[in-house]
Amino acid sequence: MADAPGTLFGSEAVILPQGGPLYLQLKRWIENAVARGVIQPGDALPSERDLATKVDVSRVTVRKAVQHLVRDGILVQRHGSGTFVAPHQSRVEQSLSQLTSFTEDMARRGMAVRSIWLDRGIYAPSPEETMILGLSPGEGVARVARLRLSGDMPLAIERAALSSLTLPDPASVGASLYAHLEKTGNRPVRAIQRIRAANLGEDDARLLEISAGAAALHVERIAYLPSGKVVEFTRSVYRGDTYDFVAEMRVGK
Amino acid sequence: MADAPGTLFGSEAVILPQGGPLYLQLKRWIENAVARGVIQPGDALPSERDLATKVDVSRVTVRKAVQHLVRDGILVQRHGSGTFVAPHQSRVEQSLSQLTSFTEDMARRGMAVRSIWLDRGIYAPSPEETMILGLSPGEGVARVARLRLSGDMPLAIERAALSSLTLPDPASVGASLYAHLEKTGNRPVRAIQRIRAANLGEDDARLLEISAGAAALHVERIAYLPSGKVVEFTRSVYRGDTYDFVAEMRVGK
DNA sequence: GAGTGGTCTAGACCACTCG
DNA sequence: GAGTGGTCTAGACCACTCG
Repeated sequence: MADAPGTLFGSEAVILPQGGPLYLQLKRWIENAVARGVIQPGDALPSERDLATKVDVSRVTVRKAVQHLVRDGILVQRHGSGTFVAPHQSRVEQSLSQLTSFTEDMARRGMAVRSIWLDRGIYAPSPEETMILGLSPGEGVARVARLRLSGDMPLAIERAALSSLTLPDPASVGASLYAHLEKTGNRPVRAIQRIRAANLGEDDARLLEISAGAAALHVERIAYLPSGKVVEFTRSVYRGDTYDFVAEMRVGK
Repeated sequence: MADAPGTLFGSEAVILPQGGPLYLQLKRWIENAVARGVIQPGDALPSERDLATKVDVSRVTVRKAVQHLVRDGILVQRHGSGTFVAPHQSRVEQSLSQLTSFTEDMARRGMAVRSIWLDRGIYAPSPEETMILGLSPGEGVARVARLRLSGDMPLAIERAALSSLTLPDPASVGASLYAHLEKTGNRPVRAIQRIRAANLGEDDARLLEISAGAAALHVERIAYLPSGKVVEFTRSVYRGDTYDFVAEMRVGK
C-alpha cells in the first residue's frame, strides 16, 4: 500500500548496521527507522517476505528481528493483516499511597473506563484465600474478576476475592466494587500492595490484547477494614506499556 | 548425565498434551514436569537435539518451546553447556513508603550485597538531567552507575545523577551513596518513585545475567532535600524474578 | 574433540484478513 | 482469491563449554 517512491523501504539497497547476529542488525535497523520517524506509528512495514527479499535474509531471520521488536512494544503484528509500527501509548499513573478504586481514579482524570466481567460468583475458597481472608471453615469466597478497558484498549485484569459474608451476592456488584462495599459499610481504609514484574502468560496476554511475554505489572493487594480485618484480596495484571505506579517515600526510621 | 532409567526423559514414548501449536504443547509438557517435580531446579534437560528426536518434532520447535520457558523464568540456558531448570528464587521486598538506601536496606535483612561500578564521573548533562535536577547553565552532572549483586547474583542496575556541586568527586562514593550524601548534609528526606514494567533490552539483560526480553521493573526516583530542592535522579532496573515492591496505602481524599 | 546452545537458510503448509 | 502472519521441517554451520 505505502509504496510512494523513495521511502526507506523503497528500492535502494539496504545497508544493515554491522555487528552481531543478522537478526539483531535488522532489529536495530528497523528500530532506527522508527526512532527517526521514517516510519510513523500506525504505518505498515513491508511484509515479512518482502523484507526478507529486500534485506536478503531468510524469512525466519526477519521474524526473529520483528518478534523482538513486538516484544519491546515497538511493532505490532496482526495475523492476516500485517506488521505495523505501534501507536504511541499515553501512560496511566496510579498512586501507591492513596487507596482509591480504579473506577474513581480514572473518572477523576476524565478517562472513560468500562469493564467486562470475567467472573462473578461464590466458590469454595483456595487454601490461600482461606488463609489471607481469614475464612471460617465452610465459608465461601466471592470472586469478582474484570477486564478493565479505556475505550477499546484493555488496561488491566483485576481478580478480587472477598468473604461470601462480605459480598453474598457478587452479581450485584456494579461498575465499582468499592462503591458497592461502601454501601454495606465494608470499604477498606488501608491496603498493602506488592508489585512485581512478570512476563505475560498466553491467557492474560489474549485478554489484554498484547503478545505473550510482554512485561506486565503483577499487583497483589490485601485491603483492611478499620478494625484490621482483611476485606479484600486482589490480584491484578497491568499492561506494562500503559501503566505507571507512583509512590511517595519519606525518610525511613 | 541424569540418565537413570525410568525418568520422565527416559525411553517411554512421549504423549504431548493435545491442543494448539506443537511448541505450546511441548511447552506445557515441560512445564508440567517441572511443576510436578519430575525435574528439579538445577537439573539438566536433555539436549535440544535429543528432545527433538524423542518428542519427534524439529529442533526449531523444541527451541521455540524452550525459549518461551526461559522467558518465563522456568528454564535457563547456558551456551555450550545445556538447558537447566531454573533455581528457586527468593524474592527481595522493598518498601515503597520508606526512603532507604539499597545498601542499608539489604544490610538490615542480613543480605551481603556488593556493587560493581559501571560508571563514576562528571559529564555534560542531558537536557532531561538539567531539567529534573534544576542545573544552572554550565553546571556538570555527576553520574554514578552500579550493578548491585547479592553474592554472585546480579539484582539490579542503578544509575544515579546528581549535580556536580552536590557530588564534585563521584569517585569518592563508597558502597552507599546515601551514606556519602549524609556526610555532606545532602541526604534526601523525600522521594517520588515511578515504577513500571518493561522487557529487558540486550545490554541490561547481559549485566543482569538473564535473557533479553525478561520482565523487569524500571524505577525512576526523584529525591528531595528538606528544602524541596532535587538532589538525586536515579533510574534503576530490577530483575522481575527477584524483586517485589511493597507499598502501604491509606484511604485517599 | 565431543557436545551444547545460537544462528541461519529454503521451503512448505496453515489460519486469518480484506476487498 | 490474494496476501499476510503463524507454524513447522531438515539441514547446515558457528560459538561456546568441559573434561
